[in-house]
Amino acid sequence: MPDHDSTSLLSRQTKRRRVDIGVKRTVGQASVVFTRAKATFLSAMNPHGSEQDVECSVVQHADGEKSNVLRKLLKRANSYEDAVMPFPGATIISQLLKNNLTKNGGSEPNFQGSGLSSTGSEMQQEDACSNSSRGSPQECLSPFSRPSMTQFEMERLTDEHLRAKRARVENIIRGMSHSPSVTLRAGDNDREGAAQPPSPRENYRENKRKQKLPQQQQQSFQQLVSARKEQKHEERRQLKLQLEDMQKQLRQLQEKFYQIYDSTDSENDEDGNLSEDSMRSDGMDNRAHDSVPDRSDNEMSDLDPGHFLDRARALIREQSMMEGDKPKRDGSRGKSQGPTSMHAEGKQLAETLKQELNTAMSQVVDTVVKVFAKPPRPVPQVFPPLHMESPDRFAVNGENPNFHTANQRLQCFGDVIIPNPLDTFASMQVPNSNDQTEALPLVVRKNSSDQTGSLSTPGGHHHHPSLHPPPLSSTMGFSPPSFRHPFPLPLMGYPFQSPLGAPTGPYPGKDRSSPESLDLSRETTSLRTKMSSNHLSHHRSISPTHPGNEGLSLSLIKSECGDLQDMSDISPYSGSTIQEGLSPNHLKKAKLMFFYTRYPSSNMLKMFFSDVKFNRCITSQLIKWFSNFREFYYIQMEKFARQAINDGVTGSEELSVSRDCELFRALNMHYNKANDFEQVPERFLEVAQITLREFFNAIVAGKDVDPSWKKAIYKVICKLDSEVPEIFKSPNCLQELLHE
DNA sequence: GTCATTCCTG
DNA sequence: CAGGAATGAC
Repeated sequence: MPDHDSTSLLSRQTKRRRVDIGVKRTVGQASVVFTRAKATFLSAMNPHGSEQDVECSVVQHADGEKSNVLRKLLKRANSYEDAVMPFPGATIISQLLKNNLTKNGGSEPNFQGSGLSSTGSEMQQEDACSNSSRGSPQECLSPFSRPSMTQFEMERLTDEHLRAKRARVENIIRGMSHSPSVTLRAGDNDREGAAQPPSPRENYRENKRKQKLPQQQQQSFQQLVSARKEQKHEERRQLKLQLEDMQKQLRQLQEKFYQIYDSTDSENDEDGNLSEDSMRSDGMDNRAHDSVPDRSDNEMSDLDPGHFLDRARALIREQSMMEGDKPKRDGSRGKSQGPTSMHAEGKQLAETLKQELNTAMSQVVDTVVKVFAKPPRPVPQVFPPLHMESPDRFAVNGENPNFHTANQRLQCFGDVIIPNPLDTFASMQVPNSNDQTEALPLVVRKNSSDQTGSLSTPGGHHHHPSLHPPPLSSTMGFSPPSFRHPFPLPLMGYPFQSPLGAPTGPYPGKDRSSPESLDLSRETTSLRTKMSSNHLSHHRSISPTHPGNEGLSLSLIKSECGDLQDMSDISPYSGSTIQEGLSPNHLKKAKLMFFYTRYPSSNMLKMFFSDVKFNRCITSQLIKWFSNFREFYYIQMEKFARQAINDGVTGSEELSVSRDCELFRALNMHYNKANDFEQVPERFLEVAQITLREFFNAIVAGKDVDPSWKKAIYKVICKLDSEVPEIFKSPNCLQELLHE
């Protein structure tokens, strides 16, 4: 048997030889004749994404001055200080807990002292607001049933603690030892005061116990002390957990309130023509002042749990009454149905929002951590570094919360944000879109993750990401599906699929959560496009392109696209807002299409990627993709053919390609990595088998000595394309293909 | 010249 | 997967 060592033969060709000699470059078009009937133009897509039906948005408002107490609470609950503030403070919950803590002997003095004993009332306010939202809102219980349950829980826990503790202490005392810090204050229900050092009475008790200590047992006493220390640690842990739980609950309570405010306000919005922010804030303030006319913001510091809950209930009642009294201006609207439905609705909304926020937050945090962990790539010109954790930035002193209003965010985010989808669509319909020489995309390759860092740095430096995701989505009126990605833009490295093409969002749940999708995104988020100057104009009105990104972009522009008149138009951000570039989903789609066609013509590609604005670069890229697909395909074929030969296969008839054979698995892994496309056509297997046999026969026949021996095979294979299902013409085909 | 394609490289 | 060179067809 001749030497068919695959590696040597595969890597042999030092000299480049064309194997496509004689293969007309119209082979693709020819294949169209074979494979496709006259195609209908699907240029008229459903351009309108889903309606902007986000009514209940969790927005922070900038109207600080007249804000009522509750609003401040709620606002701050979402603020960034959540993340940066030192752990425990004087939350309302911690006030609730105070009792418990003191009963437990103030096992962590600092804990209490950090907030409650703080002399500055501002500090207390701040803590009360910021720390209350630290917990992650996992469970969603009615905030109104929660507090009582909370108290009950606390009492129960306290009792358990005390019983256990008493038992231990008594045991110890009975033996010989004691713990200097353990106190017995079972009956102590005092609520006054904040951090209380152990009372003299306790010290006295302890001293008394100490005196009982037999001197011979000093050593074992030491051991016991350490044991007690561990117990204390355990107790502390439990207390912390408890506290966190409380904070969670309080946060839920706050969110609930916010929901209620929001839903009523959004009703107002529907009727009125005021902007969200102004409307909401005005209505909110009026109402709040009506209900709590005499309580100023500064009184927050002495708002104890009881007051808080009372006020909460009062507010809810008031809301309900207002709902009931409100004349039904619009009978068809089924929203003003009274407190119960509103309650349930709000609950559900809160639930949904919380889930969204949770996901969003964690993702954003992960991303940001990743991003900031990497040294920013040196760019010719960057914004001066801002200290994002600068205390004053987030200092809360009443009126102005530390973040920007939605509009501010819009402005500051500049290119990073998604422009108004309608604008985007409008720009896509610009008639001169066939002016290809101007509308050249920027195909940027993401070589390494540090590029991600540099991309996101500008945005990240100016705004802490945690400030953005929910407000960004909600204030901009994205439909919930689009909202799926909390930080859909460059920071996440996702080119945003157009609202036109994918109203349901580029990353549906399954896609997003599956490792494959993450992988895919990571691998292929390199696609960035540049918008033509025509289309960029209105983006530029929002914000000039980031100078810092220009160097980055320029260095990565494909040379072919170098005939741009104005390089300053290049923005890696704006390009991702519209289908002027190919997204990872497009790549995925192309790969799936490969199961049907190996040699798609450019016309074909245009039809099947109708949601992409085609130009030279896009076309080339798509063609290149398929070229790469073929490359991989043929390499696999050759490899397996040689392998078969080496394995002693004598006739090509012995070769077959089935769904569970190794060859197919390799191919499937490449084109359908997550295996979420379960409809790999039988025809593909046939073609693969034919290809394999062709390779096998050619190699066996020794044709591979001819540098262009593959040409014949290519000629055969290019005729075997089959028709790509119509569904692939739909921009949403991925969702439809992968989720049914 | 432009384009499509393959091959090679990173 | 993209960039780039080589190649041949148009």
